[in-house]
Amino acid sequence: MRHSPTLKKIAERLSVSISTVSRALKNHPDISPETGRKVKELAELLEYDPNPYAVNLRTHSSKEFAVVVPSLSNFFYHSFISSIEEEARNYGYSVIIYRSSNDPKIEQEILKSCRHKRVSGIFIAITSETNDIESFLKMDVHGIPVIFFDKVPQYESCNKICVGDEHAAFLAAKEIIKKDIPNVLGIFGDRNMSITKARLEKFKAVLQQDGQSINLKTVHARSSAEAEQITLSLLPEWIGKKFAVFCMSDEILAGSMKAIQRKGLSAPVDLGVIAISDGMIPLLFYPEITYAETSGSKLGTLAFKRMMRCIAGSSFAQTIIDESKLVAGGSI
Amino acid sequence: MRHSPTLKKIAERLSVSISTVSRALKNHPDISPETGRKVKELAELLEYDPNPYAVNLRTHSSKEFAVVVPSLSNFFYHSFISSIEEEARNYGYSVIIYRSSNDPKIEQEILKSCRHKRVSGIFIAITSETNDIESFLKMDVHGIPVIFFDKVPQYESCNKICVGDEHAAFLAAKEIIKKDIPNVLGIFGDRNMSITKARLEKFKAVLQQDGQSINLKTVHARSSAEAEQITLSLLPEWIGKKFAVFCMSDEILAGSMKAIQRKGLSAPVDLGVIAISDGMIPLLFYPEITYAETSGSKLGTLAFKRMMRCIAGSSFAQTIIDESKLVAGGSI
DNA sequence: AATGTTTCCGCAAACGTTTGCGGACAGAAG
DNA sequence: CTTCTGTCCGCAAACGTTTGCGGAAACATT
Repeated sequence: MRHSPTLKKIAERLSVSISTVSRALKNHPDISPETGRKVKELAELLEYDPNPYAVNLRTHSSKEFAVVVPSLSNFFYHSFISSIEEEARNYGYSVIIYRSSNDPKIEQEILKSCRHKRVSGIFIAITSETNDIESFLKMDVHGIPVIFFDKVPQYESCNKICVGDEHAAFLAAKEIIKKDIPNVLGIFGDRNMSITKARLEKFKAVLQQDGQSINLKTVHARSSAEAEQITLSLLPEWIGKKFAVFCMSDEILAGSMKAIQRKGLSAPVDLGVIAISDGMIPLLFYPEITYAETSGSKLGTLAFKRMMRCIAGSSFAQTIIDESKLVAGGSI
Repeated sequence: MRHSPTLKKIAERLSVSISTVSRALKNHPDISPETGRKVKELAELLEYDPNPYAVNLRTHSSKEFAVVVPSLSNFFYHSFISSIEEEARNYGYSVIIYRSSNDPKIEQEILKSCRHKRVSGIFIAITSETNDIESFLKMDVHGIPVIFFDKVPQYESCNKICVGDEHAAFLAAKEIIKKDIPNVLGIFGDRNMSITKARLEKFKAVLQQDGQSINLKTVHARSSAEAEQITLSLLPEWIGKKFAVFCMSDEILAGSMKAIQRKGLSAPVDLGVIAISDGMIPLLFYPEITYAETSGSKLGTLAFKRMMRCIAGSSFAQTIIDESKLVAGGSI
């Protein structure tokens, strides 16, 4: 159980005071170049690194961000986290990742832990059952900025970074119109989710406005399995017609694709397939599925910029919405 | 920027000393029941929580574990982390997740950060390019136990928890023999990875021993895309024969399935498909792919148990290998 | 009454940093 | 020779805990 080098040890070996060492290490103007050099050399040699606990105790600032997500098995969050990490590294911050398991109670515990640790900031995708927005707002009182992303609360006066649900739905609908497909089966998620509403409404609106003659049927599924069942039961009535299936999310897409394979159909000849996706699942099939991308990494850089603003003192809340882009596979 | 309650504040309001409060809060026998009650009541009221930085500075112990993985977009790691978290919670530990991005340099930085934070223990799946095992062993000097899992170093004298590569390969091979399939295309990963060697050798051995008449061809792919290419180029010569494709991992499976779909083939009629997998990808297809499961959650509980032993003082290194189980889809 | 034993509590040091303040010394200006 | 302005550095307090030690009071024993 060896001991890490401390300011004290360096000071003793150099016969200077602790404060001198401390200052030398951060290039304080009070320190002569000569002393500065010597200190930094020894520190390098000894592999000195400040004890973060002591620093925090003293300064009340931990150079670390927390990212809180409901689940890790999600390509979108993964790419979001990646970009946050990369940016953070450049600014000398580290990031720790928390997983709420979509449980508001665990989410609260994590929040408490963040408070005690005095993290410099929190990026959070809230639980689908989170309704106590109160505790998040309280973080501000403690001087900890909170940036919501992806799954954000309804409450207006907070910082939110969201994917452009409307825009993604718009792109998908436009693509369908462009391909001149007369019949569309739209499979959406849980009716209660705001994300579902946004995507559904826009999708419907575009199709009705720009493609008047298009026949659209929409259904809702709350899970991958349910999406599979629904698709399976609906598919027979469409076979033979020229039609496309639109899947609102990766989860839905996974289920629907299973049904489509099961029926022995294959895109783009028997039907068209198009989705809104984070970009992982569509690549697993041949042809790859055409999708409107909700980019986690782009959202990440946007969120990070906003965070840095908050830390710099900008207190006014803002909602940023990221645009989507269409990635053409060969499925439609 | 409000202030958290401290021992001092409680002490002042109760006109006792700080030490009395500290001891009362942890039921020290020196404290009278009367005083203890009062202190605990006020602490509850004020929502007191010890400042973890001060505690650590004093005691040199943080009740938190670190889990380090190359990537988060991996169902196996995901389930591993879940089970570690669940166990940890029961013991009053929290866990922080680090992501090395499969970069040994970042891995080193993470390790350093863990050292400074004096985490109570580290669970790590090393980078595929990690060869400097030295720094991991040094953690022991600092009193931080390290448990390797999944991707483990060759070095013997350390704690390793691995999936049963041999056993999984064995199960897959046995299944092929049982189904009486005469021709097998085995697609494996990078030749240099120990995991590849273990799976390849066992797979080959079982097939040769128990299924003498089986014709086995093995190839190697270093990525999903490469697996797709190889499969694509090889498939024509097998069509018509009764054969099966064995994929060593999820990554390979993803690539191969794309090629198979591209050729318009479908399991189990045109060919058989079987894999070693963490259980996510196989469920995306219809029929679901039959696979030998490498269970992250089981590995997690095993790793955690080992960790608790280490913390309790057991210093002797041990390698634990988890057995696999066959999950039948309908692909073979 | 003197001594021993409990019970309960406070003092103070320590963990490793940061930082305001003041002091020693040098050279410059008068 | 005094005074002044820098330059460079050290003292000491503070952050919030934990814990060994010692001490006061109360009570029990000779």
